[in-house]
Amino acid sequence: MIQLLDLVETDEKNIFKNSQLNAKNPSQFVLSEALRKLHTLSNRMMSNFEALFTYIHETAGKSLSAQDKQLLMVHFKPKKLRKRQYFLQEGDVCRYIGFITKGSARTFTVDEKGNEHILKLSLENWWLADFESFYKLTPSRFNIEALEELEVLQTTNAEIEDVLKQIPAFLEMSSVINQNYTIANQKRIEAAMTYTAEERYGDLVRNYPQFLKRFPQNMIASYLGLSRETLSRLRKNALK
Amino acid sequence: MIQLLDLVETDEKNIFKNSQLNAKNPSQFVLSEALRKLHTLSNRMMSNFEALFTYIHETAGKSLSAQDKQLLMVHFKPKKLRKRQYFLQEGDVCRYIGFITKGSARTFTVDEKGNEHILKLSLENWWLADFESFYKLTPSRFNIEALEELEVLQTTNAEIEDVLKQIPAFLEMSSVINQNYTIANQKRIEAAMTYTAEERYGDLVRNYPQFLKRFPQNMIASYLGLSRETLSRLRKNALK
DNA sequence: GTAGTCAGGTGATTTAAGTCACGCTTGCCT
DNA sequence: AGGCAAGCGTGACTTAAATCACCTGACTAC
Repeated sequence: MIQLLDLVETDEKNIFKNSQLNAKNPSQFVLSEALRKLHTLSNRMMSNFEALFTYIHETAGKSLSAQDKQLLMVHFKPKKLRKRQYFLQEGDVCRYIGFITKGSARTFTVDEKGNEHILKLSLENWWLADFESFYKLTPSRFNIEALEELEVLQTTNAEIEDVLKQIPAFLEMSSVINQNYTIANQKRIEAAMTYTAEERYGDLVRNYPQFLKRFPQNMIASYLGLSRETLSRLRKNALK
Repeated sequence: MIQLLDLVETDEKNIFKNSQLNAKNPSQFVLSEALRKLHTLSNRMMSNFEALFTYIHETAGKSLSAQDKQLLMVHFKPKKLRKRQYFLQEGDVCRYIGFITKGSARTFTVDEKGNEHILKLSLENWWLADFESFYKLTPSRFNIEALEELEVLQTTNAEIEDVLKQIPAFLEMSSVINQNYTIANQKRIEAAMTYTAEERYGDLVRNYPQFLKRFPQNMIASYLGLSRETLSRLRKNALK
C-alpha cells in the first residue's frame, strides 16, 4: 500500500489508473484517504472522459463497452496547460497525442525571417499532435501552443497501438478521422492555390464561424496565410 | 459454359475472375479456347498485379499469402484509358479507386472563369481517386484525366471493404498511406501559404524530380498554383 | 506541302497583397 | 493613476505574380 500512497502523493494524475490496478488489497486507513481523493479525481476526470466517449461513439458510429471505457481511462491521462504553454516545441519528437476537452491551441512554424505561420487552429473535440512526428518519431518542425487555458486527454505513441487494437470503435474512429482530415486538407490546398484572400476568408466564415469568436484576428490572418492588415481591410469591404 | 464464353466475348477483362469461379465444371472444347485466352490475359495481368503486390508488401511491411494475392486479383480489375480519357468527371460519384501500373493522370477543378487548377499529379504506384467522393459517395468536384496512356487496377467502394477486412497487409498499407497523405498534405498547405513561387518550385525539383520529366510545364505551373509565364520566368532565373 | 494547334518564352502593364509607419483603444500590472 | 503591451484600423508605398500581347519552334492533320 505504500506504493498506492506514493502514487497519490507524487503523481496525482495517475491515481485513477493505479488505484484500479491495486484496489484489491487495501489497508483500511489508506483506502479511505485514497478513496476520498479518488472520488474527487474521478468526478473531474469522468466529465472530461465523457466528452471523449461521446466523440468516439459519434465519430465511429459504434458504442463503447464498459471495458472499452475503462481501457481508455487507463491509457489516456488528463493534462492541463496554461495559456501560452507549449504542448510541443519545434525540434522535439511529438510523443503525445491529445484530445482537447477545453480550450484552444495553434500549430505554427517560424520561418528564417522570424515570421510565424499558423497551420492549424484547434478547439474542443479536436485531436492535437504533429502527426508526422507522432507517427514517425522524427523531430517536429512545428510548435503547438495553448491559446487559452487548455485541457487535454493525452496518450503516447506506444500506448495508442494497444488502444487501436483493443477497441474496435477507436480504430473505426481513427479511420473516419483520417478520411476527414484528408478531405479537409485537400480542400485547404485547393483554397490556398486557387482562391483569393477574400474568398478564403468567406469560406472560413461559412465553415468555421466559431473560429471568429475564439481567435484574435492576427491568428485568423496567419491561418489564412494573410497579413493582419490585409485581413483587416477585406473585413471592412465585406461589411458593405 | 455458355456463361463463360459469353464473358470471354463480351467482357474480356472479367475472364480471369470468372474463369476462377467457373472452372470446376468445364466442357472440353470451350475450356481449351478459354484457357488460351486466359493464359494470354493472366500473363498480361500478372505483370500488372506484381506491381501492386510489391507495393503493398513494401508499404505495409507485411508479405501477402497466395490467398491474399488471389483475392486481390478477384477484386481488382485492370482498366486502360487512352490519353485525355477521363477516369472521373466532375459531378459523378467516384465509384472506383485505381492503382496506377502505367501512365500518368491529373486531378483538377475548373473555376467560374473557366480556368483549370491541377490539385494532384499522379504517376505509377500511386492511387487514383477523389477520396472525398469515394468515401462519402457524394458527387465529385474534381476531374481526373489520363495525361498519357494509363493502366490501372481498379476496384469499387463496395469491394474495398472486403479487401480491407480480409487482407491484413492491405489494411496496414491503407493506414500507412493515410498517414503519408496527411503528412504530404500538411507540407503542401504549409508551402502554399508561406513560401514564394520560387521556393515552391525548388521544393518540387528536390522532392519530385520525376515530375519535371513526365509533365509539361503548364501542368507543373498549374500544380504549383502559378501561371505558366511565372514558372517560365523563374526557371530562367534558377538557371543562373 | 501548308494550315493549325500546342508548348513554351518574353516584354509591357496591372493588380492583389505585403510591408512600413503611425494612431487609437482596451485591458492589465504594480 | 500611470505605463505598457496587445489587438485592431488605416494611409502610403513596394513588390510578387497575374494578365495581356505577341513571338517562336515542333508536331500533326489533311
